[in-house]
Amino acid sequence: MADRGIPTTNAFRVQDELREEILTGTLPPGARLRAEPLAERLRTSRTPVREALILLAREGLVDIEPRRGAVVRSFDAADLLDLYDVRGLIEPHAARRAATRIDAPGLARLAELCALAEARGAADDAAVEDQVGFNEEFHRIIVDAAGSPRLEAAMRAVAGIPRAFRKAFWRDDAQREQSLFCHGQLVDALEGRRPHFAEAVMRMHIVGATEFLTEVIHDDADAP
Amino acid sequence: MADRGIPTTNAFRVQDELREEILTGTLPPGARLRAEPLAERLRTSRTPVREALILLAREGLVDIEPRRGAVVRSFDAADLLDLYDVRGLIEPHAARRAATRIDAPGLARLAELCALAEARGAADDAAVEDQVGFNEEFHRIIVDAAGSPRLEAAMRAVAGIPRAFRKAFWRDDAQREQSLFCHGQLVDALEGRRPHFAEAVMRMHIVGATEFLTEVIHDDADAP
DNA sequence: ATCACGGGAATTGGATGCAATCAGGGCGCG
DNA sequence: CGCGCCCTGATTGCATCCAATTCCCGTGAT
Repeated sequence: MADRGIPTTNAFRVQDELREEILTGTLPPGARLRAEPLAERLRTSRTPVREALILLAREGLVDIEPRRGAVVRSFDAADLLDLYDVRGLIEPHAARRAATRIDAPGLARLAELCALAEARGAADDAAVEDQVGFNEEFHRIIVDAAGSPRLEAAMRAVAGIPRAFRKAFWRDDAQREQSLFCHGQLVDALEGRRPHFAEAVMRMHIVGATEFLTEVIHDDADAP
Repeated sequence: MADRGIPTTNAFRVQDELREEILTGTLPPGARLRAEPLAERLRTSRTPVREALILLAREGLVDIEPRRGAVVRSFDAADLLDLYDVRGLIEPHAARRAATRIDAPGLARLAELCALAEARGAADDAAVEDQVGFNEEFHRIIVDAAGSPRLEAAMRAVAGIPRAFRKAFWRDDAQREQSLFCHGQLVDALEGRRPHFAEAVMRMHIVGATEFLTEVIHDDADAP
């Protein structure tokens, strides 16, 4: 019988909801996260909220100081570069592994995401947000397809940063073109079981993004 | 003023104690982790124990099935190879970064650990356990010295596996010699600020260990 | 005016109570 | 004799309660 829903615990649901609110910016950096109001808003008690906050602290999305409460972590240019440095390490490796392991549904979804991204464009803000979402799923599929639980765990321990930081990519025409092209090449590489090429494409993709980021950061000092 | 003690919460203390017991094998794979007995043994209540268990699940050391309890995770050869695959990715990168960032106390401690390891040998079981401990600290110092919070996080998300699996290294003379030599070369590389060489040594070190592991696994099917 | 200090409110970490769920065993039925 | 179902005990997950700490603000001294 198909498992309807996910019979998981309340703490994990809260964790997911709070993570989403932090990544979208609904809960901005610096926002205090007091247990009682959150519990009330999310229809539960302080205990699961507390567990969720501890997990999010582990993910690097919130700072907890014992006895003093939790706040949404603040991110700066250094964080962004640090994140991309680690992504530039992990994801090419993941792409290489994925090339010999990814299954048909995964490939199909990647191709679909490419098509969606091509079609969606970046006309308005909503379109840009969709692009960020497509991109996230694309990269996550590849890391998952690498078939290494620990690589997944490493990526999860590192992946989160408010999405606002990423929008710049999709607003820049050259960068968007590069991304779409790389994604297409990646699908080809994975489909053709070419691990070396997949790795190389992914490396180009992320190094390119990193350098673009560096430029942007230097230009407008810090306005995500 | 020097912060005496660690003003941390109880849940983290429990987490550390349980992690240690799992890594040393005091809590063997498959052992059920019921909240109440643990709470009593660790002089606290079920709440912090529960939080600790959730965190350890995130580290991959325990399995939690909602409503059914927690057990110490079982590890197999595939886990070990997966772990070393990711270490082989992360640690050379960390070594390269550390070469331009590590400070004098860090270097001094690394040299000290080398000396201790040389002196300690591997005569009896206690000596082997000490070697495993020295080795753990050596590698952790380098990852920390890389100065990348996310690289540290990635490593922490991945690092745990019962120490029994690692003892084989230090019982094998050739392998122990290789390890000691590489560690010495690493100290030289870091001290001389030679990032490329540090990376190369670390890569050799871990690939060597991985291949040794593969051999051992094939030999005696699965007896850590 | 600034700063140190004290007291009360707010808030967290931890302990405990309670309902829901799961395991296990005895009973009835085929 | 084997199989499945219900009932009971155990255990979790969540809600609530309590103590300890921290925050905040007003007061007074310098």
